[in-house]
Amino acid sequence: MYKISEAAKRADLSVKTVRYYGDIGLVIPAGRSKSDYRIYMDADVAKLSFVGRARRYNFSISQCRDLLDLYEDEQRPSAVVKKITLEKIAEIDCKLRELQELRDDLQHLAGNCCGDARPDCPIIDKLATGRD
Amino acid sequence: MYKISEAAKRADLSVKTVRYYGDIGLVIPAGRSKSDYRIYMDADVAKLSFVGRARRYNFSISQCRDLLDLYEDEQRPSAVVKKITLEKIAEIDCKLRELQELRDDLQHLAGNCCGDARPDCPIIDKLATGRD
DNA sequence: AATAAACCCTCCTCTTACTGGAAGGTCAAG
DNA sequence: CTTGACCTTCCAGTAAGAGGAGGGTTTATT
Repeated sequence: MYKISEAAKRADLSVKTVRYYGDIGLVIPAGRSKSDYRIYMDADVAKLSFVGRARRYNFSISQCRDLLDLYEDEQRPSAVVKKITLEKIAEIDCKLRELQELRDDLQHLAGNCCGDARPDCPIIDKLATGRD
Repeated sequence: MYKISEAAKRADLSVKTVRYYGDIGLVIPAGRSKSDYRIYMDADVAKLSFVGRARRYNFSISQCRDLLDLYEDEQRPSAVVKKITLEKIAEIDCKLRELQELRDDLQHLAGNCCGDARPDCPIIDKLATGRD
């Protein structure tokens, strides 16, 4: 039985975040003390850690909710979990391609800019006209 | 002299976005008609397009503000523009590395998950314990 | 001239996933 | 008995708009 700051520390989350997860019904504390303090049990801390890791893996809160349901369902088919994971990978791949393209474009622009005291700037020109 | 929807079309932005850019003082319309419609001149449309391109290059509104100042300053040293661009590239690189790492981790997990009807799931296990 | 469609306006709420802060209650130590 | 470290709720703000309500204007067509 932990109060919020101890639970947060064990789950490697901030107190604010833990409180927030309770508010949105993601990880609800097991109970309240007589002075209305949130009380977390080990199982709650485990869920908080679980969500923390999933968040670090870039899963959204909504996806964490799904994963948490699967985590709690002893009968879940692993296929469902795998599917969610593959979708997330595809999502990340998409973002990666997008960023890579941006990076290359910017790199190209920066490479053409002499970067000295003169006002002449191909980067600004590109932004202004859309043409190199 | 264009009304907002024409200006938005020419700048390839939504009307909402153009209005928003006015609200936050990024691109303020040249004036208002007698019936209080926003009036944009060609120079305003050029600025809107400029910002639109910069946004597509992943620059934040605040960075767009800086770039727009440079765009309007005929005396700007190209070095300043280049510096901002290189910083943005570094920022994107950082994001790329982060996403790549996530992707690889998820890929590894998915590869170890048989993805069938059995409840056995290394992905959930990893999220639950932090260990493979 | 009347009307309908297409614009335009302002203001309000919603989104994501929290973070920060104010005002106030609780608990253990000195 | 007070100090400090907790805890509580509630409110505001973040980025960059999107969506919509309610109401005025313009333009084209009848």
